[in-house]
Amino acid sequence: MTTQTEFTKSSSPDALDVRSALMTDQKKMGSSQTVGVIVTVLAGHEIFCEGSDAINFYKVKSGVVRVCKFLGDGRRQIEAFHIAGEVFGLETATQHQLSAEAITDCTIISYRRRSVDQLAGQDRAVRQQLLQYAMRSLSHAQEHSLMLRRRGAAEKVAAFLLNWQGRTTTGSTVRLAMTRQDIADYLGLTIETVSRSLSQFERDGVIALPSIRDVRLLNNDALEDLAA
Amino acid sequence: MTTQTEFTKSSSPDALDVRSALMTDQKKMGSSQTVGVIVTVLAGHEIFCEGSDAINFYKVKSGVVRVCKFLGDGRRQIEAFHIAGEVFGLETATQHQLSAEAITDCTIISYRRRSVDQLAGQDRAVRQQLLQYAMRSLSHAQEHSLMLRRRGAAEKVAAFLLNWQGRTTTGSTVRLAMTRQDIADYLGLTIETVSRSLSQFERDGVIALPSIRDVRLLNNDALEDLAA
DNA sequence: CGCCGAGTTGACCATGTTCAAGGTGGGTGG
DNA sequence: CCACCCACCTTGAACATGGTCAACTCGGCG
Repeated sequence: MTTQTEFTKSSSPDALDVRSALMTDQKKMGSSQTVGVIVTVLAGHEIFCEGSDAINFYKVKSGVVRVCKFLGDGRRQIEAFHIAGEVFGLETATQHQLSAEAITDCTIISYRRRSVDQLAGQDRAVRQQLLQYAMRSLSHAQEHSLMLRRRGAAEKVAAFLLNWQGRTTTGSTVRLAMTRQDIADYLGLTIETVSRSLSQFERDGVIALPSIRDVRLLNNDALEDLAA
Repeated sequence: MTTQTEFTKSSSPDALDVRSALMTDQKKMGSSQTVGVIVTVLAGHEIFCEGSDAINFYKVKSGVVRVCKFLGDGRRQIEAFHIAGEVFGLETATQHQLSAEAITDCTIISYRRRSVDQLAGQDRAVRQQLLQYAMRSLSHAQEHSLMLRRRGAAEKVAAFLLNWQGRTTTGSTVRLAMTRQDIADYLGLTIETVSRSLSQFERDGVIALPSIRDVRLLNNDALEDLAA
């Protein structure tokens, strides 16, 4: 995990951008404390783990992150896959309830909670953005619950593909950053069932699988019907 | 749904208590706008419904509220049961994503979002409390996801009983405010499966069912083992 | 080439759902 | 006060779906 102070110009259209707020802060306060730093994490490496102190929260700049929980019996529950622009690790408790790992090589911005809280006291935009982040996570978690309650396995996989397509591309070919196991742990299925669903979709001509990590959605309407 | 301006003294140990903040606000601003009002809702009645404008959010003062979503095919997903002191209906979108209904007769405090947002601009405590509420909902939603992923039906029902016990009583007899159908919709099971699980627990001597809505937990350890 | 991790496929099995038939208890009206 | 009703709950039997276990394939890399 290599770190460097964040100083590049942001291309994010996001309202907050805590970094710019930071600059204001530094000017105003004359403080030299760093609010956000850019961090590079290689694929498969941990960003934070369950139980560790929740000193920071994070925003993905590039790459894909999975946030997950390890159950007692060795199973794993994936709470979310995060892509560029999304915030994760924001928690009320002093310790993280979940773990986060890089699925691909990632660059992420690491924000110091305490510093951001200070900023929030002065800057209305920072404040609103923070709440916005929390609400977005909440919204996602609720949608995830709905997903887990879906009846069929096919229904879940179809909904996942559509969701991922909507978030990562405007085209019809979706690049899956994650393994089948990751998808299974996210949907509450086994790897075999995910595999079978995808194979079935392919047989039905609803998708094509040009390579193991690429899915071409040939018939979104059919998928949407499945996802009900 | 009868309403009255909230003027009673709060017994809640909660940090915020938006009401008192309101008073400060009114003094400071000379505003006559009402931030929170007490509302009484009879059992079975709706508090807000999916798609309606999210003008207010709410805090339970007494009674039990269910927050749920109706799926296309007539099924229903219950996202949470809320008891005294808990906040619900706090959302980022302009419209509610979920519905809320009173399970028992309830008194709830209804807060006007816009007014609270204004307050948050001035009052640090209000601000922190708002974020706290959002985070608590987030935390609950994540736990609910975990619950839905549990393997067995017995596991889910046991976990539910223990959780409800922990929140509503210090004793061993739990009063269920909700129907079996509610429990089923919360756990992602059918009413029959919930019923069978309870019957099984009773046969195993883990619980007693003195009446249909009362459950006496005879062996918490056994339940905790089941809930794994 | 052979290994290894990831993915696929098949057969069997366990679990929860579905459908259908009672049971129970609290409230209402005769 | 009793009988009836209705919503809620329980129970049983057949069935469907996804989990489990095991064998096999595929593709990349030393």
